[in-house]
Amino acid sequence: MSQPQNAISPRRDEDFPEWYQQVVKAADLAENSDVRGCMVIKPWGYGIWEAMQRGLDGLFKATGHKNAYFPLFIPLSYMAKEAEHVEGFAKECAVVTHHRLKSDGKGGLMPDPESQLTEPLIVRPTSETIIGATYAKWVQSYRDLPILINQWANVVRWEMRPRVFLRTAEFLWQEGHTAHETSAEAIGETEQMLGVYAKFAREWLALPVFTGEKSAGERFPGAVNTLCIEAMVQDRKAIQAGTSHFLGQNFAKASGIQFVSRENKQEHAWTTSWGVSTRLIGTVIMAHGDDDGVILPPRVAPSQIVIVPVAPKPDTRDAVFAACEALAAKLRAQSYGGEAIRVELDKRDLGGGQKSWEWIKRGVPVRVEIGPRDLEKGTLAVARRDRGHKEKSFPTSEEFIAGIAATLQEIHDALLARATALRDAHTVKLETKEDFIAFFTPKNKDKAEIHGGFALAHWDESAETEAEIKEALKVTIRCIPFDSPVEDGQCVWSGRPSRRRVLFAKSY
RNA sequence: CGGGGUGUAGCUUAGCUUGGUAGAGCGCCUGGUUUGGGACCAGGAGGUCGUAGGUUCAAAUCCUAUCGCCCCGACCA
Repeated sequence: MSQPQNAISPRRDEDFPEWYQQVVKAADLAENSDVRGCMVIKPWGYGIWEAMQRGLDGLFKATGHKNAYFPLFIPLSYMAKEAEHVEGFAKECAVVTHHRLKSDGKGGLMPDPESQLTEPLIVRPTSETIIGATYAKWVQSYRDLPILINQWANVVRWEMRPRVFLRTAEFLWQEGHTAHETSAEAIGETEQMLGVYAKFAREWLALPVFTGEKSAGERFPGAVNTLCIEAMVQDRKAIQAGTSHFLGQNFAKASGIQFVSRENKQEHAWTTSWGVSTRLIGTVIMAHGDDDGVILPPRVAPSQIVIVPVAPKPDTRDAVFAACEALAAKLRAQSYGGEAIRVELDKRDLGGGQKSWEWIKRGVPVRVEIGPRDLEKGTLAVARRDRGHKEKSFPTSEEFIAGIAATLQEIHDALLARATALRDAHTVKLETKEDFIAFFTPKNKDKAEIHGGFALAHWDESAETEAEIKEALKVTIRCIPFDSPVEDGQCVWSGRPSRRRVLFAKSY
């Protein structure tokens, strides 16, 4: 009874990073494991990932891609084939050096020195090299191209500062790897897949994103060009939600992907790679969550509707449960977003308030309560997660079922509108260095506070300026937006001439 | 890898300065009353105090070593 007003403490405006961790815990999404930097994804969190996988996989298939699977281990020498790639990943690779254990004589185990591998294996941080080596064997002729393959996999990057879903040593993702006959075709593929990601962000995750290309300094190691989608979360920082790389012929040359062209000449293929990860779950939490926990966009909610029976007395319990089962069955026969509606019936013997709060914290889009009084009146008590937790409507069962798909779409639209409003309110055009510095400097130095946002400002295209800004303000160029028009201006930092605005922000 | 901090029950922690049988809250289990917005009462289980050594009649407490974790840096497609 002496509970605070909000389910999550601290609130977002008090301490956003701590709020995030508390939400992950309260929503039962994931927890830190005994393995450093590695998380356990719990059923509710994994359910979100499964829904994301279904959505993305459908979009990949619709654009002509097929799934395959490549090895977790990569021979050390493969990594060395592409110089920039080595530079980018060498410092965070897990390395396998032995294949057998033996007793250490003290009750423990140790790698058997006799079993040392002649060539160490690294655990994949990304699979360009192993897939490139494989494609080299598959491709002989221009007739073997394009290769359009995706894999769902886990990867390992030994990060120094892990954070659940946002940056973990091991994470789940998909990586698409394609090989093409021409540069233009590969560039088209890179752009197409970025478009798929932007569509997915908007239509599944209710996230508006900026699309654009990375500056040279922020590019994927080994890429000719890196395209990205950037989302704003509620502390106004940017998060890279997906990337699509045009790799030119760099990896084809490193891996020997060669083919005989239509002109009967030996040529190297043009390759791309593109990926999104479980980081998307963290992005959704931070973009849509409130001080009561997660708010899930309906299309990625493991359960879209939860029915909570209110059955205090044994004599009405059977009737209430029967009504709940009947409603659940009818709802499951409905569909939303091309899938059967997902309904959970919470029959646990717990207080109604406790159950309701659990589902609020987990972010279920729609909650339905059915009790003896509803049976008498033929109505339901319905609450939406995008509205206040006390706000309920009381439709009849028929009305509710008939309108459920529209209701879920309304919730999606409301989340998208809210996220768009937040992003637009904190995306500003800046002209002067003073304004730029002020925008990215918290008012109160002693206490962390939410500040800044996205700044569209002119940049002189020099790596020096980019580095200076990063050093001074921890602000980076998130992308050069596709829709940024060519216009004359002066670099917000150096004052030198500039041709277009780029997107600056602090990032995760 | 540098600087600082910290390890006591599933979780949060008190006790450590000044050595003397390990305490609480939450959670969990049982029974009862409850359940329409985070319940209450009664009872119960659960700890070789991170690990190894040392000092001492006696160590959670003092000393040494070691391991883990957290924060700040560095690093981070």
